Amino acid sequence: MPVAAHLDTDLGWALGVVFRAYVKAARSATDGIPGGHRGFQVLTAAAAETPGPGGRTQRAIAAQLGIDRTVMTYLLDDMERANLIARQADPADRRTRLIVATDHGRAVLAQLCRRLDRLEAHILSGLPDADQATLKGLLQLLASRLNELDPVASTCDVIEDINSEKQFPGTAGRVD
Amino acid sequence: MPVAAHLDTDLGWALGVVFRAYVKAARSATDGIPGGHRGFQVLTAAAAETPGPGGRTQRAIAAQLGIDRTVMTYLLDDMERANLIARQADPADRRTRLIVATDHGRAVLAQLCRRLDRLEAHILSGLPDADQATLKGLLQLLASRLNELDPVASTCDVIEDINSEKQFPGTAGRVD
DNA sequence: GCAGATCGTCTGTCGAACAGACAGTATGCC
DNA sequence: GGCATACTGTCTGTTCGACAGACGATCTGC
Repeated sequence: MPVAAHLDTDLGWALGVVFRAYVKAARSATDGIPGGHRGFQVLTAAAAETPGPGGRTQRAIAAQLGIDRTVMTYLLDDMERANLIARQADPADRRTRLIVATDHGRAVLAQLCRRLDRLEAHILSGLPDADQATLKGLLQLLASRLNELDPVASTCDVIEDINSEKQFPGTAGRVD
Repeated sequence: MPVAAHLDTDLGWALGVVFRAYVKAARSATDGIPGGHRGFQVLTAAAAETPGPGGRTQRAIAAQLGIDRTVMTYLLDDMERANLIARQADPADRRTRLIVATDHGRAVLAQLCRRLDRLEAHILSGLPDADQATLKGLLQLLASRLNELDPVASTCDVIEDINSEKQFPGTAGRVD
C-alpha cells in the first residue's frame, strides 16, 4: 500500500510550515499593534472602502477573519484603547456595533501595509518570481472559495463519508 | 498611496483561511488520535523510511513539525500510551530518545493517510484540477525552503531593515 | 404584545506556545 | 583524567487563543 508516508507530500505539513513562518515574521512587524497580525487584519477590514460580506459589524469581521466572537470582544477593546478603531452604534440595528478605523488607525495601517508587503516578499523569496505570483493568486482564490461556503458545513459530508470506514485496525496490542 | 487595503490581497489572510479550514476538517478525520492532526504528523515522521534531517530524535521531529519541545513531551506521552509510537534509547547518545512507530501505529497511519488524502482533495476542490497540483507543489516547495533555513534567523535581517522606518505616524490622539 | 432568534459580552475550560529551571549526558579544553 | 560548557528531555508556570455556555439587550415574525 503505497500511501504517502512522507511529510513532504502532506498538504497539512506544508500549510503549517508556511503559515507559522508568516505568523512568526509578522509578529515582529506588527510589534506594538494590539493583537499582532490579527489586529492588522481587523484594521484592514475596518478601513476597507467596500465593506466585506455582512457589512462592518463585529460579527461579520470576525467571521471573515476566522476570529472567535469572544476573542473579538477583547481584541477590539485593546484596539479601541489604542485609538485605532471605534465602535459606532448602528442606527438600523442597535444590537450591532459598526467597526470603523480612526484617522490614526488609517495612518498606522498604511505603515503596516508597506512593512507587511516587504515581509510577504521575503517569505516568498524562496520561489522564482513567476511562481510567487502563481502561489499567491491560487491561495487567495482558494481562500475566497473556502470563505464563501461555510467550511464547517461543507466538510460535514466528507466526514460522514469517511467515518463509514472509520474503524481503526484492531486495537490489538492496546496497552490501556 | 495605493497600498493594498483589501484583505483579498493579503497573503496572511489567505494562508490563515486555508490553514484553519484544513485544521478544522482534519480534526474530525483524526478523531481518536492523540494530538489530532499533529499526532498524525508525528506518526508520519516516526514511520518514515528515510528519517528527516537530524534523525528521528524527539528534538529533530519537533523542529521539523514546528512543535515546541515541551509540548512534544506530553504529546508523545499520549501517543506512547495509545501504543502508536515507542521511545527507544539511542545507543550513540543516551540523552536522546529515538521515536519509532509501532506496528499498530503503522496500521493506523495507513488508515489515516487514506482519509486525509480524501480530505485534502476536498479542501482543494474549489480549484480546477491543474491548479490543485500547482498549488500543492508550490506550497511544498516553499515549505521545504522555509524549513531548511531557520525561519527565525532568515527574517531577522528584514525585521531590522523594516524597523529603521519603524516610527508609527504621530501618537497624536493617543488616549492612553 | 409575545415567543423566538440574533448580537455582543462575560465566565470558565482546555490546548498549545513560550520562558525558565532542572537532571542526565556528551563534548571540548586544559 | 578533570573540568567547564552545551545539549536533550522533562517539569513548572504564565499567557494567549479557541470553544462552549449563559446572559441582557434588541430585532423579527406571528
